Amino acid sequence: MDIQLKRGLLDVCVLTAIKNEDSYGYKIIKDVKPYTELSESTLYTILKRLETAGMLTVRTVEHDGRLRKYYRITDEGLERIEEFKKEWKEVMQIYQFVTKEGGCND
Amino acid sequence: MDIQLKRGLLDVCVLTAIKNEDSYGYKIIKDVKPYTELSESTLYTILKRLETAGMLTVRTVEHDGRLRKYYRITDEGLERIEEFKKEWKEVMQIYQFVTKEGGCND
DNA sequence: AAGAATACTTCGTGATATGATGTATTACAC
DNA sequence: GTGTAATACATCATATCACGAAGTATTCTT
Repeated sequence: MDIQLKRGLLDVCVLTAIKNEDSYGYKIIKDVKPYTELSESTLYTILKRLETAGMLTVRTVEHDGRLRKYYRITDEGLERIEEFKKEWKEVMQIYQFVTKEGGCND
Repeated sequence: MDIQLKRGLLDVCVLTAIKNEDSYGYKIIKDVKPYTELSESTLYTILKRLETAGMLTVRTVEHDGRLRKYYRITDEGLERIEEFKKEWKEVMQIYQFVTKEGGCND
């Protein structure tokens, strides 16, 4: 998919992936894969950004001798998803502008 | 609207505004305004980019002593709009992932 | 023993929306 | 007739962000 089109989608996508159950990097990538490709470098950048923004919290857990960082969504994170849904109406209006026949001369 | 969400929408928005009738900067801004805010600096950046990409052509016309640059869409530009429509299916899948209840544990 | 899978990190790069600022003309209100 | 808004386009610096590349380290599979 076009990179620009993904922007604004990825953040909420990641938040959705941890919404109902705490999750960690590798699992998030796999959960999101059916919907959109998400590289590790991209994901960890996003996770860091969301953490800084207070939309999720992190805790480190040892699992089979390996460290895993589990991410949990916060109230701000849930709110972010709701904001996204509200903004989607505007997005759909743009989409309809683009897809309707006639363009601007009507 | 969230800036990130607009990315990937603006280019096709501008192309749509000139799709059925050649147009110029100021008019494009007014035509697109009902759907999304678009500043001059942003628009002229986009127009330059689309021109470089061969998606539109420019011609300068004198109008009341002032110069106007009229933009006309090319076949590549029309194709760009079609590509956008195709990609929209993926966007909607992401949207449904975000809005469906249940998150990842199902 | 070797390679794939798991798991996270860091760095540099390119694309891009936007505010600020500038230039220049025309239309209009007072 | 003067000032202000509207028309019209241009440029620059900045901040945000997705991504590939490369790295570290462990476990599982064959």
